[in-house]
Amino acid sequence: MTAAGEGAPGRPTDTEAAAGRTSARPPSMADVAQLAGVSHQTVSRVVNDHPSVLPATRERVLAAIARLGYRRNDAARALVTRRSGVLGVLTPGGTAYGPTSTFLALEDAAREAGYVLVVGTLRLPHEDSTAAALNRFLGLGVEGIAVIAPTEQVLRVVGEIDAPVPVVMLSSATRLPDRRLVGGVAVAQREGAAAATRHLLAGGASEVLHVAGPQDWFDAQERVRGWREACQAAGVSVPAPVETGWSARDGYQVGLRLVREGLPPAVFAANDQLALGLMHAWREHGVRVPDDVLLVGFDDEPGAAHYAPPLTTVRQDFAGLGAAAMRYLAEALEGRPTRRRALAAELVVRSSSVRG
Amino acid sequence: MTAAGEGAPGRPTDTEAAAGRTSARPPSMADVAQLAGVSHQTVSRVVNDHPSVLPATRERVLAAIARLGYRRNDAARALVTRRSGVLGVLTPGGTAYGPTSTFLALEDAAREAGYVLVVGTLRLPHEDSTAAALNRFLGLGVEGIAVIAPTEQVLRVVGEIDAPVPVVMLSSATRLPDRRLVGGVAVAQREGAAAATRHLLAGGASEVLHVAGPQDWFDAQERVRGWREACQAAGVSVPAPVETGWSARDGYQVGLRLVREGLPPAVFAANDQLALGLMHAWREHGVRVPDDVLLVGFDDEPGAAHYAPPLTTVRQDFAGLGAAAMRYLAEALEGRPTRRRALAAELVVRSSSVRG
DNA sequence: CCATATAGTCCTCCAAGCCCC
DNA sequence: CGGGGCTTGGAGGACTATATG
Repeated sequence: MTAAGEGAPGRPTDTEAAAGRTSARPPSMADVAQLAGVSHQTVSRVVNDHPSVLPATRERVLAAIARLGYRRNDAARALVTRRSGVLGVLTPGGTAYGPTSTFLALEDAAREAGYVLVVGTLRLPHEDSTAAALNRFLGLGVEGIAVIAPTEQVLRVVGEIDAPVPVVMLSSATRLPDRRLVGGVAVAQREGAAAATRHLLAGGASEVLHVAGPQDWFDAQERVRGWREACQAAGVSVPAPVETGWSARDGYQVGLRLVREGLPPAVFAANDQLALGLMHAWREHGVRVPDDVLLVGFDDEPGAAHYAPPLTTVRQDFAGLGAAAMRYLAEALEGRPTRRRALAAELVVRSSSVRG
Repeated sequence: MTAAGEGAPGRPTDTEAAAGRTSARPPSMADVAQLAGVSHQTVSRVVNDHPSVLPATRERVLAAIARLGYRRNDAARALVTRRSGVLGVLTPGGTAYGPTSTFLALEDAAREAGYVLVVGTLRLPHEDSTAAALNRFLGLGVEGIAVIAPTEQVLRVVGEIDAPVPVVMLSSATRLPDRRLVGGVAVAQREGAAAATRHLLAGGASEVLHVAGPQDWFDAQERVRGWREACQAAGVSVPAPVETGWSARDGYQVGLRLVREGLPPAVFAANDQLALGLMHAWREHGVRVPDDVLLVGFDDEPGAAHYAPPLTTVRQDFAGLGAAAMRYLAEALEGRPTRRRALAAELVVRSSSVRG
């Protein structure tokens, strides 16, 4: 059993032989037109599903297309229509669950809408890589750009480049640069963080410590805000948040420090990886979750339900986020008025925050 | 502090005003030429860094370019050069660590080489989405295609489409379709799996059970092979592998079953998520790792060092994989002979497989 | 109603032109 | 006067849009 080569009996070979493909130049519309005995314009009509083509003619053209293995040259098409059918996506260059699933959702929605995505990842230092990626996108003729979950720096660069196409930010940036075409789509980070905090307080915690993500990330900022507001609303004291990175290793180190310096009754971690690291450090020192500390994370990444113990967390609607971003871009491309959108975040309660 | 709008004092506005940009049509080479008082050909030379342009002329042209905010139209360029500078990537549509980091590495290497990546994700049923993505890529004029970690189905479709550009498979497909331009780059899955198995046997296990991934995935197949070969080489019995999905949930269910039906002395899980699920199920039933069962995973995903207990696993060189794939494509594009490449997999020993 | 011809999109390649010594 | 360095003009390239038969 050879994996391929027999599935479609003889077809590829037929095609090649019949067309006498020289492998030098791919067939053009003119080639198809000649073979079908029509003008290239008619071929164009058939390819683009225009109405006014006789069924018989259409058939002949389609046959010729199949025979030659013709494929429309999108570069030439883009040249004249000024529509490339390509959207650019700027995404942070990491394997984090959030950006990854947002990207996937975006790709899904884009394909649905007939677009293809080109990707640029953001590397440090953000400034250079962002500008470079943006320029490549623009040269390629992207019709719009989506920027996933960025930081202050990225936002600034996007503002400076002054892209002649719509740009949508998928993040909780609260202060968008005042440019016509830059808008935002976000998950309600603040509400999610507040819900997590309230849940911990309702569970009997007299105080909630926040282990925060890097504060140049908008999402991290918003989670701090939501947590603080919930604490204040409940009238409990607001301990200084512990700022760190996004990784489990960062969480582990903070966990060790808390063991040394004293454990709070409850911790709200800025993401699930941080929570994972915290639990690891605590486990090593006999601190039990939820018995000794209540814990909530953020993201609901795939493994979260299987951590030790299963982690209470905030689920974000990444698919909805991607779809909303595409809608935003679609509106902007059609010249309709755009508006910011926010998506719900949902608290998922598991064992890490519930005693008993 | 408004995040942007002040960083580059006045520049964007100057540009727009001076150029009197109508916002109707982006400036073309001809516009630049006229403003600089040279022919469009000279502008082209400047843009492409050709040698024979007087420094003075070059300056004038550059000034005109800056003034107009000119950007080369890659569609027109692609039309004549037959080089789009775009590569297509087909990737499974999930958030799994492996494909994600491979993709990132690919993007990195591609950018380094001056290429941009367009993405298509594979959805079920693979056949349709693969063919659709491939056709979009080809229409766009991609110069090469990389396919990440696919299944039998994907491989078959790629073979049928008969892409007129080089295709590289990033996976352990052992039986590649016999077409000139399809080659492979792979991590040594089999060796990694064998190393994991030997490690478990050396740790005192009389037998190693394999919890396998979906067998239409090449990587899953290879891990089974490596495990089986190591068992046979050691002269221990080879229990039937337990085939399941890739997720922690799948692992959890298998874990429960093993508790009911009897635990083996050691388990080699096809990836870290499966191992996570196994540990969860076992923990619920008082089964201790590594005291009661030894466990090894595969991937070394970010959280693995912080699981309970920290997970012994096989680290794959995803970055190397991406770079190797790009080298492969580069060779094929330049007409040099290509050759398959394999990258090392490294066993990372942590607590889950070491007693005491 | 259907099909054709012609113009136009923006760029790169090729051949030829200019100038200066 | 002929040859190098610099520059120019014109011919595609594959397609769509706008008249025109």
